[in-house]
Amino acid sequence: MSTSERLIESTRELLWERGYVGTSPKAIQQRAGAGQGSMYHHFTGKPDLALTAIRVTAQEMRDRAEEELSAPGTAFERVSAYLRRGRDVLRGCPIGRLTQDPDVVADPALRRPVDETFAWLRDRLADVLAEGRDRGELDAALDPVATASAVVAVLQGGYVLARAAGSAEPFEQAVDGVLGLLAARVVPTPSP
Amino acid sequence: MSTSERLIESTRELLWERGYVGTSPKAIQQRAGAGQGSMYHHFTGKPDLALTAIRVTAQEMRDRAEEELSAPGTAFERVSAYLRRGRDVLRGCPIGRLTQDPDVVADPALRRPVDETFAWLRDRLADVLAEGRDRGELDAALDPVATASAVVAVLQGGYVLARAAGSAEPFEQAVDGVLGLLAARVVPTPSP
DNA sequence: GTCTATATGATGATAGAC
DNA sequence: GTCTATCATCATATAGAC
Repeated sequence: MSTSERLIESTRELLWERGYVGTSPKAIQQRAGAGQGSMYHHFTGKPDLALTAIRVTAQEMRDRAEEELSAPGTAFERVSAYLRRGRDVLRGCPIGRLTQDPDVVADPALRRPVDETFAWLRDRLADVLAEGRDRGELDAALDPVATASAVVAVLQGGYVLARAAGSAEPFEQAVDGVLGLLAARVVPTPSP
Repeated sequence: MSTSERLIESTRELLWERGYVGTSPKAIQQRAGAGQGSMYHHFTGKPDLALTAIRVTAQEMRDRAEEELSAPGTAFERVSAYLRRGRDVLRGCPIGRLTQDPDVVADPALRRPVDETFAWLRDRLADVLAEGRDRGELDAALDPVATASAVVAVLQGGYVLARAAGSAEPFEQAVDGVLGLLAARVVPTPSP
């Protein structure tokens, strides 16, 4: 891995662990095993490096979600697989946590990839739900867009509850809760 | 307001706006109109002041929630009133945002009031839902604990989505989504 | 490309006068 | 109780040698 790549990886880790405000150039350099000169040669400063790191993490998150959401199965099965995928819950969401960073939210360039990631995710989930509804798998009265937003919110809020509790349990309960509600909207298949 | 109270209020505001890591003693003092000596006379340091501030905010949040959840009405009406209460969505939740602060989560004393607040809220919502189920207002198969966790998670996640988007819209959609799912579990009242 | 100075201001606190 | 030094360290760079 090149010095530039190591700097990006270090920044990705630190942004996840400590956020933008809590991450110093010095800490990035130390974790990457690089000096000050290297960092300021490859990047104009902390915002530039952070933007690069955020973009990589955002792309990774989209790719991972697309895997589950484009898999075969009913809409309910795919949403369920996405929500129940193994996660290191107590670490939280590397993109969602950035929304609590005042300097990220205040800078349009830094906020943009965060915004786009969640917008894409809600749209993608809404598509899956709308498809399930149109196929007759889900209740015709289900609102795909609102439900998709609720599903993404449960994930992000689940992380918050888990970190507050110091345990993954509230996250799992919240996922159980929303899937339980959604399951009640699944149209029963006529027996063969 | 005494100097001590002004210091607490300033800390509450700054913790909400910038988090624990992003809040400096100097900023607290300036906003409170107090000198260094005053702050270190009344409090042992930043953690002590933050703990006091967090406790006040947590109590305020519980009192406010209790108002809506103990109001008259069906379980669905009370949960709905709680979720739809007017909120300054883009500011986020003053307690939930602390879960993204590494120094808060790492310090058991600071994390405790955050943990207790969410534990209380989930329990209280679960009580309301269980009561509604036992009264026959809600489907007997509804899981009160899991559903309560999902409701709180939608709120916390809604803030995340709203701050990412720079708009309250995703928050409102998420609330619509979970209430739409819950409404489908309301047992129809027999017409008189 | 990487390194070592060097610089300005902030951070989080202590000491002691008033 | 409040104020003004004073302090060591960190944050975020820039300059210039190698």
